[in-house]
Amino acid sequence: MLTDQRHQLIRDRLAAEGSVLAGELASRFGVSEDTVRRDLRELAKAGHCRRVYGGAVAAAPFAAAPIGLRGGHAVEEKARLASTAMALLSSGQTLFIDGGSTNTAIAKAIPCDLELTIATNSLGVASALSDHPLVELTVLGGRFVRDLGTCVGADTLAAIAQLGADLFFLGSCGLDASRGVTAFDSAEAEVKRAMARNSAGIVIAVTNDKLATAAPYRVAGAEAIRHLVVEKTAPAAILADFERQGAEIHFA
Amino acid sequence: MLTDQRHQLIRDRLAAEGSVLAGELASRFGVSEDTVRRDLRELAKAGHCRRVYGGAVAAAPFAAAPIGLRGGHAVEEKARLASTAMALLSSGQTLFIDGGSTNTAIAKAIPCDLELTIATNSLGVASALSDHPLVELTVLGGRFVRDLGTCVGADTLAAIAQLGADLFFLGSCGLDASRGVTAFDSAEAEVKRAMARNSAGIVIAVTNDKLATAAPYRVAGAEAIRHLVVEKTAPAAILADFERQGAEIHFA
DNA sequence: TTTCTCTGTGCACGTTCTTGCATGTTCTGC
DNA sequence: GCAGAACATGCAAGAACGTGCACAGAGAAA
Repeated sequence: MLTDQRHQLIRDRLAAEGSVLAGELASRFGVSEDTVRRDLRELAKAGHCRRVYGGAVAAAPFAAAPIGLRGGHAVEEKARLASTAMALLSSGQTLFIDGGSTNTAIAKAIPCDLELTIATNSLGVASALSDHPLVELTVLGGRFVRDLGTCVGADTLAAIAQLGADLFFLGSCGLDASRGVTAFDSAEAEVKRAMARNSAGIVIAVTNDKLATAAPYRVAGAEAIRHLVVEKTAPAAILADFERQGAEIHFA
Repeated sequence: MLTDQRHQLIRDRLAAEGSVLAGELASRFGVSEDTVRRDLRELAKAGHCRRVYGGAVAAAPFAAAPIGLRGGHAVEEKARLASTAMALLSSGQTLFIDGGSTNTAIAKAIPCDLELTIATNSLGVASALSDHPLVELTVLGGRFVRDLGTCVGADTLAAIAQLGADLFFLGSCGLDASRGVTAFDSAEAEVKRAMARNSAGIVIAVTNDKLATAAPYRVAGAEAIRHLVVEKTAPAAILADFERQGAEIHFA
């Protein structure tokens, strides 16, 4: 990757989100943090950003976070989950990624040197991937649901039906060993079911607050989960239930 | 292979991807890296690209816009155009909005109290509208084109075919009274044509630099334009041609 | 045809740039 | 104040670079 490209991508991200983290950029670009720090120093010198401890913030005219990315809750935990989930990826894979702030964090963490084919119905995920040169991105359109930041409906289902994926990153609303994966919205659950049907494996990354909770609409049974990415502090008893049903546990 | 051919191929590549790597070009052309470096040096001298360590990036106007959601160029002018275009909107309308930074500016300018139904294949437009409570938003999915920030392809066309709109905000690449509206990309032009077909009226908002220019792919004739939103400083002679063909001119 | 010139190309050389690591310093949260 | 993270700096390895030079092929002149 060209130094210049890196600089441009950093500026894009600054414009889009107002701030960047050195460590996150390093893993995304596949370079050392030193290199990123050097980049940030130069950009700051050129007036494109202001250097702060841990990263940099946009210089002056930063409008507002454009998308429903303001999943301000538990940002660091989600970034850690995302970084752990990267171990499941390798070049050549095809992925479904649906909505949710954890999945957006995962999309942001995907390194630039992975060649992937990704289909998503989430605007946040699509935006996060829109600058990945090696990712072939398919947007699964449909009726946009504001609260979820995703597309649902017949069009979305039809588009999913034409695709198949190796892994499905399922943004879970509720996760319970007996009730399985559940969602708050009927149409959303239907989309998730369609993605699950057309995927070889399901990956779920959740923060502790989602564990042992359930929402009204059932998406899949716990036995359908292939990989479960959780925080280090997740209760062992709960995890054991999932493990018994075949899930592989990954600690962030 | 002729030197001239190589130069042309490099320029094509720069236009398509925004940047090139010396090593990659060398192996592609079957020449030494020295030769490629010489080529790049010459192209840079002629102003066709900017030389950077490891390769080259497209010259000024393009380098500022390879990534979809970037709108750095002529921001204020576009905001003025957008604000003027608002006069064309009223509650209850259905709109198509396609890609381009001017259209993103228009989407951002849409007031929150308008009740609209909007379909777009642009990620930037969708993001701008994602927090509008009264806008019913349909995302027209498909293959995401990084340089345009929009979705194109069969899925996009199929989704458009199911919809109809009162107005189509057409992001124009080139606009000429005799050659009509033109686009740089074949698939993009096809999507624009489909939207135009299913709309009662076409709205085009352009900065002066787009006037009297043309791109390879034809989208629609000038007579198809219902509303043309231009800067106050737009050349009167050019506007007269459009007016003769039925366009209503709006000055920002 | 032969010879000459000119241009484009590849190679060799020394130089410059980028990058990651090691070092010591500064900052932040507890 | 302390531990750990983030930082700046210096350094070394490797990649990319520019330059000079030799060689090959095309075209012009003899």
